Amino acid sequence: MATTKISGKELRQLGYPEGKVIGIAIKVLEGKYKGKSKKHKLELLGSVIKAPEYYLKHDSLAPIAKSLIIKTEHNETVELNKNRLDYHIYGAEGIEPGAINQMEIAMKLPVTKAGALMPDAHQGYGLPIGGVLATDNAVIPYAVGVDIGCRMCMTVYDIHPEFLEQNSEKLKKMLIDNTKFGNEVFKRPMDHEVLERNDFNEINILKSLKDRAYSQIGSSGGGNHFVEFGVGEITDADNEWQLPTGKYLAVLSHSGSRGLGANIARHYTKLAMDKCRLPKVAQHLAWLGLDTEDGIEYWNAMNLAGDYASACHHQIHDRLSASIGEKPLMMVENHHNFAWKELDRFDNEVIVHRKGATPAGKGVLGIIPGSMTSPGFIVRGKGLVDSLNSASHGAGRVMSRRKAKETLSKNEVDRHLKQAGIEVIGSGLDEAPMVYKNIYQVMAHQTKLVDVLGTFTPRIIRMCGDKRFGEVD
DNA sequence: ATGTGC
Repeated sequence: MATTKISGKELRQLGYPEGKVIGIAIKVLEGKYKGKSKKHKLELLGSVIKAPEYYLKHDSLAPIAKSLIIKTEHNETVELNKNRLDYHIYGAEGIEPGAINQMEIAMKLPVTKAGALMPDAHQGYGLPIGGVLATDNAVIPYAVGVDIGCRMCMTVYDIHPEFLEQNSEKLKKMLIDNTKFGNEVFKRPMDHEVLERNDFNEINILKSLKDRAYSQIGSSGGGNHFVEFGVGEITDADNEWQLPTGKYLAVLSHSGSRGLGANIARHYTKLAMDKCRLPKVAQHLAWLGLDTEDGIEYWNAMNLAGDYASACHHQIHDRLSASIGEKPLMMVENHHNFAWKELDRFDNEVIVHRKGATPAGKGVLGIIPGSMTSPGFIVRGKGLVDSLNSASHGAGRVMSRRKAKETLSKNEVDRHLKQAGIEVIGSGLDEAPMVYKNIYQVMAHQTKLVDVLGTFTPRIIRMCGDKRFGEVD
């Protein structure tokens, strides 16, 4: 059914600036002009933004006009530096120009100290996905990303991978019973200490998010998130867990901080963009000073969302472990959308944002997933300073979600998956293997950044169905 | 990424 509702996106297209005015405009239009045609509403909004001063005393539209004018008065623009700082790009030939352009802009921020671009990079909001940015005493919500604490977690069992073939139906059912995707949640969510954290009472925005955090804990969400059974192979005899090299039954999960992190990101991004007005090309890179109340609040909320995301993974693996009836031999995990306080090459403290990048400090363990039909890699960081102690967070997309849905055929993708011997519950064409770069090429671009200890090859995958957001399987 | 909003 066609809707007459005005969206934030349409307002931005009309030139409405990011911030409160968009909310005010939607409220006014959907209140006083409810039921009017979309065309009529858009014409009104277009007139108001062209000459807000004429609408200051208008019966209904004055709040929009006022908000637009205040906006302009407070428009103290922070200038970008004329020259950008240098930074390393890994695998530049495989990275789209838009992503590199975004990184160049980030390297001109007055708070930027260093940066690096990973081989799986592609365009995002503000900082590209695969971008790493070190700043001085400032945190950029959009350089962390909207899914704060999005992360990987893998467990390995003392079970031969033959088990996968002998029990594939049982394992499928295990995934269906023990994981939740889309807007499905567990009827009886497990408790976790992260839900008892004081931040939920001390930070205003978190008070309203606690209930949903409670109900969503242990769930996986949508998009590229997954939980899968597969073959874990340990190839490095000198591995941290002293596991014999060889193949094991393994579980790999990818998900983040659900509604909690999304709402924290939304709130503080808006706040940053309101307070830190940058030229349009850089507007999404607005920062909050870590010596300000807002900045400290974001930092604490971000850390809470990170711990929450971690708790979700642990519950996913705990449930599956209970279902399998064995404790895992090892667990390896890492954030790839987050910011940390770290030391730079001069031993000064900097804020390192990794937006779709795996921490790869010396000896730091992580997982870099491939695609449904290609392996992920268990890695140990080499601590290369030029990479800002980072590596890619996956293969990286080569095809947009929209293009995938328009150009790929379900039959073709299904055939490809079948040939590879992969079983998939849920998912959609936008997550098909061919939308991702070749993971072997991506890994080849980062041999200086990480050592490989082993691999994970997917076999039974569960993701969110793509019929419509929230509809599962 | 996310009850696609404000």
